[in-house]
Amino acid sequence: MEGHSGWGTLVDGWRKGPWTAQEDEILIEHVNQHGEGRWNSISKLTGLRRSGKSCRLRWVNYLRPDLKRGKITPHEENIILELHALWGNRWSTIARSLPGRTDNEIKNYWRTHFKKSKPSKNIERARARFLRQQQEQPKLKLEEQRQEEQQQADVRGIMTQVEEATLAPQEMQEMAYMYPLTSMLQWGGCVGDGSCSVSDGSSEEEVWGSLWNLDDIHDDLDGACRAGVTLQDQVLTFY
DNA sequence: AACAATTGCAACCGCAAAAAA
DNA sequence: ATTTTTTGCGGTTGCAATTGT
Repeated sequence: MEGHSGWGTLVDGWRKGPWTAQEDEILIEHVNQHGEGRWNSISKLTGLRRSGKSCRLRWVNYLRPDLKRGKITPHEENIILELHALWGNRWSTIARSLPGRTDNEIKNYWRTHFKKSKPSKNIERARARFLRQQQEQPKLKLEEQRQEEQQQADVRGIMTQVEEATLAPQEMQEMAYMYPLTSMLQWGGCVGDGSCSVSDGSSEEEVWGSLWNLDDIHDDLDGACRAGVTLQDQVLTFY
C-alpha cells in the first residue's frame, strides 16, 4: 500500500486515523442532539475535522450506546457460523441477528478465527473429490438438474422464514450449491430429502462445501444438530 | 531480555445503491 | 429524467498488544 501519509494529520482538510476523546465527545454530543444521519453536515455544524464517512463509521462501530462490549460468546459464535454458511460474507445482514454487534466486529471475528483454519484431511479428501467431479461432469444431467431445482425450492422454504432475506434467484442457486449443510439443518422441521443425517459421522464429506474451512467447529454444529437445536431457536433467544 | 511472529481491532478505501436536488 | 450527494457495505490495511522463540 502507499502508506497512510496523512495518518493523524490533515489530508484535504480532513483528519484521519484514531479518534481522540475530544472528537468522540463532539460526535456523541452532536448525535444526541440531532440524531443519526446527515453525517456530511457534522463537520460544518461542529467544526469536527472528520469526513461524514468517518463520523458514521466511528458512531456505528464504536460510539453507539447500544453496542455490546466484550467478547463474542460461544452462542453468538454459533450464530455467526451458521448465518455465514447461509449468507456468506453478508456481514451487515448477519449483524442484524446479533443485537449490539457490528458488521465490522463480526467480520473481524470471522477473519481472525475461521478464515485461515486449515481443512481436516477428511474434508480435504472430499474437497478434492468434489473438484474432480466438477471437472468430469461439467454439465448436469437432467435428473441432477431436477434435484437441484428441488434443492432450490427447499432453500426457498428456509429463506422465507429468515427475516428480510432477499436473495436473487442466482444467489439461491449459489447457496444451494455452496452450502448443502444449511439445507440439511433443521429449521422448524426437516428440509432437503428429509434424512437430516448431519449427526452421522460419514456426512462430513458430503457437506464440505460449507465446512471445509470450518472444521474446527464441526463438533459444535454436529452437537447442536443432534440436540435438535435450530438456528431459529438460537436467534430467537435474543428477542 | 530481546527480537520476531501472530493476533485483534479500529479505521481506511472503493464501489454501488439510495436519496436528494 | 438526470445528475449530484449521501449512505451503507465489504474488503483491506496499519498498528498496538500479545505470544512464541
